[in-house]
Formats: sequence, structure tokens, C-alpha cells
Amino acid sequence: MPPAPGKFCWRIGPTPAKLAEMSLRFAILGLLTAGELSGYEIARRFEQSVGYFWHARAQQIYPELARLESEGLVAGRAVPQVGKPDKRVYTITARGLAHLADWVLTPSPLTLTKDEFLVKVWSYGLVEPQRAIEALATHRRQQEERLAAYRAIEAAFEGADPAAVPTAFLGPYLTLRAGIQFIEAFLAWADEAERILRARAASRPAP
Amino acid sequence: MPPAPGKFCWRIGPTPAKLAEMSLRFAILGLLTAGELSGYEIARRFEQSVGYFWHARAQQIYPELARLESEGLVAGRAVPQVGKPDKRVYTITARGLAHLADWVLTPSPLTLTKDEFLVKVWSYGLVEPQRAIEALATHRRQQEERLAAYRAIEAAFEGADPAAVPTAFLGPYLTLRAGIQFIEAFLAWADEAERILRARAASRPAP
DNA sequence: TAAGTCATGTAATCGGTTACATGATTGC
DNA sequence: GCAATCATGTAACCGATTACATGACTTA
Repeated sequence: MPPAPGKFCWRIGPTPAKLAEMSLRFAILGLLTAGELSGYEIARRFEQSVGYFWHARAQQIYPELARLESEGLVAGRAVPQVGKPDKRVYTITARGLAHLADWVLTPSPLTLTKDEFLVKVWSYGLVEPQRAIEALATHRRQQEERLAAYRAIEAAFEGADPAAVPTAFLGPYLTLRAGIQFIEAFLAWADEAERILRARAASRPAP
Repeated sequence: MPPAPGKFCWRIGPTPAKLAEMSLRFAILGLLTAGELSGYEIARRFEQSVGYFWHARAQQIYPELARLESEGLVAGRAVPQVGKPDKRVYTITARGLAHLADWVLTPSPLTLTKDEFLVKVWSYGLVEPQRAIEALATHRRQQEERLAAYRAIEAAFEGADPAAVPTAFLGPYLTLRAGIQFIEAFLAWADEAERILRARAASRPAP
């Protein structure tokens, strides 16, 4: 017997909230608009530029691809290989494309950020300013490395008029620019924070 | 019988990766450095400014407080109330404070963002520029609202020399500034994106 | 011979959400 | 009478991670 319906809510199937939040399938569909990819290749993309705003491990991708195929949103095809394991590559179907285009225009709630580093910054008052400055510099270096990687990708678009980027590259270009601008904002904030921490280190030397 | 140890890894207890990632307990400890709070009050804080970089629902907070207390990192105290349900308030202990101060200086990996909105932007090439512009504007409005809320909080610090903020408010001030600067970066990006989309809408009118 | 890449998966677990329960008080 | 606020929890579920398994080929 199914669980008894709640006092104020009778439902059949998954909750609307869940249906509205399944970004993984759309991230995969989005990647497939650029062409045929295997699960393995999709996993690689999530480690690169796309990783700035979404990520998934291989173990999540393979079952999701199978689900998408069973729903007719993607079509799989086995590809025999020599010297490498055989693979299965997927193409987005017309239905998949329509499904994605619908979803793209639906409003998104503000992202619920979970930033471990900022949780630490929240308690910077507890530690010696000099130690905080060092921790900040460590994090800054990581962000600078990522910025350099994104700038290298951006160079591929260089010279082209941003307004005339081929349609297939419009989304990738816009999200890349978002990534670059957010990292630059972090660096500007880090400068400000360091100035404040230095002033405190000077006025209250380590005990 | 416990599961047989793997080929390359014998372990006892939770994995190191998990131990290094439990930010919720430290977010709670961080909130308690400002003074005694109940689980309910902590949940409220996660809905406000702290929510910019961490969040948790009440159902997660109550068990975590119990765990923190059993580990001696916080101390709970029952408070009888009239006209309201009784509550239990928690104070951070000396051990909890030391534990938090240690963690604050450990390096953090770059945050693995999951931004549903940017997943949509990735596929903006699929839709009419005019529809994309509208979707962008909707999201922009939400960000502007949040910015206004943060600016109101910032006003409380106004006039004070940022370098001379009381130590207890240093972390909160720095994270608030981070939130403000990230939203401003989003707005600057949204301007750029809108310009690009407008240029495309003009050159290729709706079919 | 050890580590790394290509390629796809299963099993156990965990962190977090949704739904629900309870119950007094205050405001519309 | 209905909804909202204050206050604390349990149970079921799900999305995601960790660990592990397999196996051929390449590079140091």
C-alpha cells in the first residue's frame, strides 16, 4: 500500500520542486547541442569551462544519459574502437532540443551558494590578521590560475565582434564572460580585504 | 562482518574528504561567536546575510547542534518562555572556539558552483534573442533586490573606517562586501550580455 | 613495473530536502 | 476562522559522492 497522502497535499509522482530543479539533464542536453559526445567526454567537459557553473561525476552522467535516451531526448549509438575500449556516443533529438529550448526561458531562483571559503572569512576576526592575509593569498592564487585558464579560452574568440559570435557559441561565450567577471570581482574584493587586514595587522601587532 | 577493505585503501572511520568538508558545523560555530542563539534563530540567520554563502534548513540545524553539544564544542541551556514555546539556546565553548579558529586558516578548494541560471545561458543560442533578453531581465531584477537588501545592511557600518571595524564584525563586514561585489559583477555582466543580445536581435529579427 | 588515459559501470553511504507532526500565541 | 510566527523535531527520500571493479593501451 502506498504511504497515506498528507493532510493538505495529495500527489502523484515526483514533487514539482524536484521537477523544476533537474539541471543535470539540461546541462547534458546543452553540451550535446554542440554535437555527438560520449559519457566520458561529457565528464571531461564538466571538468573544464562548463565546470564553472555546473559539474557532475561520471557515475552520475552514465545513468542520466540512459534515462534521457529512454525518454527519447537523446539517441545513443555504439562506436567500436581499436586500441581503446568501445564507446557509446549520444546525439540530442529534435524532442530533446525543444525540451531544452523551453526550459532555457523559465525563470531561475537565485543560486543558493555554498562557499566554504566565505564561511572561513566570516570568522577572520578570531585569528591574527597576518594569518588571515596568508590564507587569503592562498585562495587568491587558485582563483588567478583559473582566471588564466579562462582567459586562454577567451583568446579563441578574440578579434571577433562579440555581437557576431556564431549562434552555437553565443551561450558558451556569455558564460565564459560571466566566469571571468566573477573571478575578477573576487580579486578586487581580495585586494580590498587585504588592505583592511593589513591596516589591522599594523595597528595591532601579533601578541 | 564489515565490508572487506579495498585493494589500495584500508580505513577506519569516516573518509578524510568528508571530515574536511563539514562546513555546516563551522558556519553554526561562527554564528555562535556573536553570542547565544537557539536553533530557530540560527535558521533565521541563514535566511539573511549569512545565506549569501551558506544555508541550511531547521531540520539540519537541530541535529547538528545536538552533535556539537555531545562533542563539547557548544553548550546548550533550556530557556522557559511565556506566550511562546520554550527554547534551547547554545553558546560556543572554549574548545569550540579553538576548533573554529584552527579550521578558519585551512585552505579551501575552489567552490564548485552549481548555477542553474548559467546552465540556461549556455543554451541562449537556441532561443530568440528577444526572449533571452526578457529572461535575463527577470533574473536581473532578483539580483537587484538582493543587492538593495545588502546595501541596507552595509549602511549600518557606514561612516566607520573599514580598517577599524570592531573585531567581532570584521568577518561579517568582509563577507557582506564580497556579496555586494559579486552581485555588482553579475549586473555588469548582465549589461554586457544584454548589449550583445540586443545587437543580435537587431541584425536577425524574430522569424 | 608503475602510473596515467580511455571507457563504463555498481554499491554503499551521506548530506540535504520535502513532507509531516505538534501546539501555543498573535494578528487579519 | 485562517494564516503567520515561534519552536523543535521525525521519516522518507533523493541527488551526489566515495569507493570499488574491470580491462586494454600508452608513457615514464
